[in-house]
Amino acid sequence: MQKTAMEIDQAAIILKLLGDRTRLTMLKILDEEVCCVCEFVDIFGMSQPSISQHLRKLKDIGMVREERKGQWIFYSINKSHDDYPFVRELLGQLPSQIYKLTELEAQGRRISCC
Amino acid sequence: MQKTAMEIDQAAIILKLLGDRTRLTMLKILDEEVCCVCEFVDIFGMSQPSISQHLRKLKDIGMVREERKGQWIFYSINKSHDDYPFVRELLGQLPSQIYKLTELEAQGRRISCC
DNA sequence: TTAATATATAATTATTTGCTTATATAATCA
DNA sequence: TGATTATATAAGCAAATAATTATATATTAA
Repeated sequence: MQKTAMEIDQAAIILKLLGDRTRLTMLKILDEEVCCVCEFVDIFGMSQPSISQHLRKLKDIGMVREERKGQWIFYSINKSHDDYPFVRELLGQLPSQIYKLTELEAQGRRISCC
Repeated sequence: MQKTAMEIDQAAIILKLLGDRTRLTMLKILDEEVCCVCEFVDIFGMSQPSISQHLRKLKDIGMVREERKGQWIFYSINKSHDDYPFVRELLGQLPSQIYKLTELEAQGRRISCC
């Protein structure tokens, strides 16, 4: 049986969210690793509220989930989302961004929180 | 040899453009058929300048091309664009929108211009 | 040539977006 | 307990967006 094709309006909503370099990179990273807010702040060199707001948008459509672990809140991609296959296909065509985490780690800034 | 992965910033630019229901539907249609401006005006029930402006954005990144035929200007998708494979993969996951053209035709409004 | 048709561009406007700063909440640590 | 750290939310603002109306340009038809 074939997968139901995605509705075009729903696709437009998702693409609009992914059409931002910060969120697109976030999702690409989250497709490979779980990550906490402070890491994203570090990676993107943006203010913490700005990062929180981007994550909020991804959470609002259910594409990411959060899980508190003590002081930190970890975000992960929601692979059970109806539209995850669509997103995954798309992310699959982009180069891995894991090197950004590797860089953090090299500077000892990843361990500090995660 | 493997295809070079798309740059993430370039992907974000394209996704932002596709993150609009009008442009996304346009591109989906153009991936299957050549179309002229007046047909889009009819299909979307939007003003002609609005349609022209959406087409302009798609043209600005080189994803569509225009070709004048007399009075009319026909738009087609640019399959030679470096990022066309990315776009195609994405569009391939969406349901065909050709029925919108079929509807026009049924009302005798397609023949009128094309 | 004049009128009609198809399209593009310019100007305007309301809405949305993405950032900032300020503040609130929650958990940990001394 | 009080201080620190991590995060979220609220408010404000400048820039971008997507629509509209008005106008310009190009082609065809009378």
